[in-house]
Amino acid sequence: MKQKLLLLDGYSLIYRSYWAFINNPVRNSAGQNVSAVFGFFSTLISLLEKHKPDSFVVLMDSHVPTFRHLMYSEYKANREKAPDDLHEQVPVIKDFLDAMNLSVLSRDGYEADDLMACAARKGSLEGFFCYIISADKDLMQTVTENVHMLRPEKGEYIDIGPELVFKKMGVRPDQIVDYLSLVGDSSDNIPGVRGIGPKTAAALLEKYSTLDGIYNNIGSCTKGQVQKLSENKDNAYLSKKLIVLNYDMEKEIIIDDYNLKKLNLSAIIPLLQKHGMDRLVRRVQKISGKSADLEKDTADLDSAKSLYSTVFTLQKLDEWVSLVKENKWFALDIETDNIDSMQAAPVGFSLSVSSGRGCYIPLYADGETYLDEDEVKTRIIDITSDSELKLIGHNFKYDYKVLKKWGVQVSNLAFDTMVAAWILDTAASGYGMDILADKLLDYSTVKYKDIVPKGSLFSDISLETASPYAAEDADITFRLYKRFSKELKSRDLEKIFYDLEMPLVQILADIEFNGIKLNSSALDKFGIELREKLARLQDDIYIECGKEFNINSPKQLQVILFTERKLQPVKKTKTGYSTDSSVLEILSKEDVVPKMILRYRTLMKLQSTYVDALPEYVNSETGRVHTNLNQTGTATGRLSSRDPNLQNIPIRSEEGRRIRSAFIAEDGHTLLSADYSQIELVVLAHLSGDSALKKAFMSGNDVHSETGALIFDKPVEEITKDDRRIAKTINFGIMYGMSPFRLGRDLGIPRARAENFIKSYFDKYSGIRIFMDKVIADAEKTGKVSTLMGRERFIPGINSRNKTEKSSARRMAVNTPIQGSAADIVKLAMLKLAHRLREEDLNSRMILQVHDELIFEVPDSELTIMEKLVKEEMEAAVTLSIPLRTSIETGKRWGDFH
DNA sequence: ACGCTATCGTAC
DNA sequence: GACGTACGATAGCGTT
Repeated sequence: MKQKLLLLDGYSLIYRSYWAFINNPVRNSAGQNVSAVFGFFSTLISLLEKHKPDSFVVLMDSHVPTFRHLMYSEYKANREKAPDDLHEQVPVIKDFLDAMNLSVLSRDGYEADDLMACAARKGSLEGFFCYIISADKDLMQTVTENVHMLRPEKGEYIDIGPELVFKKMGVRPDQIVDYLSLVGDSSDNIPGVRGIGPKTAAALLEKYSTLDGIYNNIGSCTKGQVQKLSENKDNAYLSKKLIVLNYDMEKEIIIDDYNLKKLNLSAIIPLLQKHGMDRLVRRVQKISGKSADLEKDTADLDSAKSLYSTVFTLQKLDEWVSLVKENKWFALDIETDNIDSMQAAPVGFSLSVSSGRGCYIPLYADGETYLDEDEVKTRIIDITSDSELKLIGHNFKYDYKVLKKWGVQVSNLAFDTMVAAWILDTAASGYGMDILADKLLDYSTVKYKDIVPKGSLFSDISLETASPYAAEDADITFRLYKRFSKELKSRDLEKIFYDLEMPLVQILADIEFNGIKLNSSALDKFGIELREKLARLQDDIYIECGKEFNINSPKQLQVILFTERKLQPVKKTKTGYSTDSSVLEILSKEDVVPKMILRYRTLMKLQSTYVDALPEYVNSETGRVHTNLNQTGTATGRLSSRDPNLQNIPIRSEEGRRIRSAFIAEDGHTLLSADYSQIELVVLAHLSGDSALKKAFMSGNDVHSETGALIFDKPVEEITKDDRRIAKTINFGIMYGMSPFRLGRDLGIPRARAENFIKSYFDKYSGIRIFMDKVIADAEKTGKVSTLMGRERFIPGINSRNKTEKSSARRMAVNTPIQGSAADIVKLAMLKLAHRLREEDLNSRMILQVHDELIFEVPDSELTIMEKLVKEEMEAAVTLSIPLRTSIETGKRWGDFH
């Protein structure tokens, strides 16, 4: 094992630390900003802890100009002067480093980068493994097998070796100088070749290997490149001189000086205390104590808390299987090699049958094979298909799909701790195991990203690391189950959980697994049309406006519309004047540009959100799109759909519908769509018991027309299209708690008139007002609202003194029972239908749910029976005080419906 | 370069 | 301030 040498770019870390806390600076008791001090030593301590280096040195830039400044007066001329309160912290940091006896090196006329390059080269020659800790990508030129960079990227340090340099930059470390000579470096004000970006530079260097190589073969470059390269040849070679690091100091550096044996870390404790950094004091105390004692302590602590083991033999595995069978209830978790369950394969399993205990059963780790896949599979089948046993999982829908793909059909899922956490608080901010363990068990878990480096697989990491992590997951799952099962019982949420949501997990997993066939070529064709139309439209807009700008930028559009074209703003957003479609509609009366923008936005939306994105989701094995139906994604009980979202595929416009038409049935199959008619209004009628609304439904006429007849006080036969449109808007608006202001604006009528409509509505449907008042009163008393099947949602702001917050809470309170009960009903229907399909041994598959619509892929031979069966089950899912109607449609393409 | 927020637009 | 529930694209800014 090589000795480790860490080389830290001092100012780089000081600057980063200072700016990291700029909005909320760390201050000492005297009120001085000490962010840089805090950040610097916090990072330093982490580096010592994590990497346990043998040697360490901090390199600092000198204050006198370097040869680079002499060569090029503009060098770093773009840098702003550091603020005073940053400057003042530098001597403090130097004092600290001095006190702890950590080496600091700087040399007049050289930058820290040069010194690090020297020390790294010398260190590696002397047999050290070196880490250069800096954010500066110039330093990638120093990377070799034995010299890596540790570079801060999004809050963590990434270990950059030669392979990662190539992955990130597209060139080898020895080509970095030439690469940056072409691309330039804005942070150092290095010009490069204007017009040559990262892609071109990497491509050219791939072809010609060096900068000289490129200029020697300039004849084979494209015309544009030749021009850019020849015009900027001087700049390129000047850049090269500036970027290449200087090794003059190499012989003066003595690596022995940086040995950490002399380190006296605890010497900074009084200094940290002086600045009130108690957290750092504790961390220093922890690691500067005798390290042997420390290891023993943590080992004791771990074993007191939990007992985790690794299963290396089939005999041990069978012992665990027996334990599972004795206990009945067991937690199972799978580690895989991919975050996408439709592309993942298991690399190991973890089990727990009691709090604080767990095991990890590795198939693959350290890049090696442990237990035999098929032997393990037999045991996994054994415990996941035995209905006597009760499987507990966390987000098990994922594991279920992985297992199904692997050839294991799970049939005894009994408890999902993620779903339970959601049922207990549908409005919480997250249901990940880490968050739950921290919040409810006061336990800090090992984090995946801390043990699996970016770009690696779980099967790559060592078993010593993998095993405790994985076993912990099963353990925590089991502990959460213990806690949640009690709470579900005491809160009377068992029915909705065990009878509705838990059986649904498997159904959703199957829907996702089934996927939908996508006609990608139809989308591609549409994409070409869109691209052409957009290009023409863009040109027209530029001509009309007399200049080019980014049409996609609301900020730039505001300038065009309200400053240059002097149009009257309609409404404000937090940051300026709104340009949303309702505004553009109004402005269209005055000017042609808003109209063009509206059209542009429509086409752009179709292109970017759907046409371009959807084909990327086609699974290469199945050739179908497999969405994720998130069971814990809404506060009301609805599902949500992600990656891709198939619940917002366009339908309202003819062009949009072409997207929907790209979703098609497999050969020999037909799509069947079943849609609850007006389910939310039906639910409202049922929950409120309002006799007029019930009557409107019973009449057999369209419910919006009936509503129109009531509020406009005329026979339903005389209701015009416009009357119906208004009534429909009010019907929906009421359910969402719409204000007269908004209703008036949407309908294009005065606010007072809109207010009259609403008043008239509540006069005629008085039961609805009573119902809503009761829901709000209930919410104020209990802090929550509930649905038909007893699902609950907390409404935090309902007793707020803040008027806006309270109004918003009231709208949620009123809407949730309506939206949530509808969700309950659809979910129940899904359960019944899945059951029927299995029972009747049909080959029709449920492939999507869109809130009030279920979509099936039906073998043509089953079409007739399915039309009848689906309608029957859906309409009979619940019995309400008014009948639930369903409309069924069939076709080869999803876009053919409605 | 990445992540967060704001704005906008699609669905029910 | 002013319509509930979602997801996602793009821009722009702040942080690393």
